[in-house]
Amino acid sequence: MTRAEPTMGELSARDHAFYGLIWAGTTLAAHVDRALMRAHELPLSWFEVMLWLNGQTEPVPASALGAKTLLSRPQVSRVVDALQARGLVARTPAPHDARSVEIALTPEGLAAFAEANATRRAALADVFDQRLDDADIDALETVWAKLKA
Amino acid sequence: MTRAEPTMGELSARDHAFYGLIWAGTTLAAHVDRALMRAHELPLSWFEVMLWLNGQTEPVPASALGAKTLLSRPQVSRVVDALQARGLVARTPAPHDARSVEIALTPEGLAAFAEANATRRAALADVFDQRLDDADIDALETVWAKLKA
DNA sequence: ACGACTTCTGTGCACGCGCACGCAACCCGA
DNA sequence: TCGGGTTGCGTGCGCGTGCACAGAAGTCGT
Repeated sequence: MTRAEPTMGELSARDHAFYGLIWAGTTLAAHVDRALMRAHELPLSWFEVMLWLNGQTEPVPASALGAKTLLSRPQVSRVVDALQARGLVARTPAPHDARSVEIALTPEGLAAFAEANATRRAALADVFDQRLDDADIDALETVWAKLKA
Repeated sequence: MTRAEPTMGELSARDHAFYGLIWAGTTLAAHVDRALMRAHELPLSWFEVMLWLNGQTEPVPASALGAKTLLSRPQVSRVVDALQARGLVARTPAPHDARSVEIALTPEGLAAFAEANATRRAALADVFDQRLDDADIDALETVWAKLKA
């Protein structure tokens, strides 16, 4: 029973947008992470690695995941360790570079990702579909594209 | 020198929006956090507490911060410890409830917040102003408002 | 007035994560 | 060929954070 209801002081529209982005991002991440954990004992960080591995036809060097993912390169190493321990990904030495390691989803990993992705879509639908229309989705995509540059 | 450039597999617009939100949120948070750390040795989590305290005229119970903030209640306790150690906030027992604690910015805390908020705005301008127009800002605000409900 | 249930706060514990570092392997100029 | 610089990967370490819990204090029914 909170007595006083704090509200942010007078802030500009840009300030609201900044805080809203961080709030929405972390809240969504937590929501999806819990859903994945409950359904498959699968942290969101593991899922993200599998997500990037999914679209690929050829194996991917670990450095590429470190660059594209939100995770740091060391963390990629540990996540791959865990996924490998569960047989979801395979580490293979790179053909012409003995220090590099190529990573690819195993068939089991591909199946696990398909299931996990389904639960992610479901968890996302709970929050997105009922509240955001196509215009909002488009706006989000364009904002993301502009920020990436 | 990454050889293979991984790209996400074919995903729907909603999937892109989901990933984009999380990416933008964490990236922005990291950017601002670094700026605050460099300039004032002030983590973003501390700043957020001060942000909520700023607009308030009356002291705020700790539970209210735990509810409104992205931090958990235990973490609020620790952050307030740190801020109190620097003399930026003051803990005072609540008038008619001995278990509750009311928190308020000290004059030093108010000044520190003003400076920190300025550097935040500057760090944000580096990323926002040059890339996003007013329509994008408005879109972000409406999306945030819809998701909060 | 007294006991059981709720509410508010702060702490032990474990986990995820990034930074700094070490090591192995490649590259390139002498 | 060989030595210095660079790149890629994995590990020790410390920090921030959330969960589960304990303790104090308020509330309400009897």
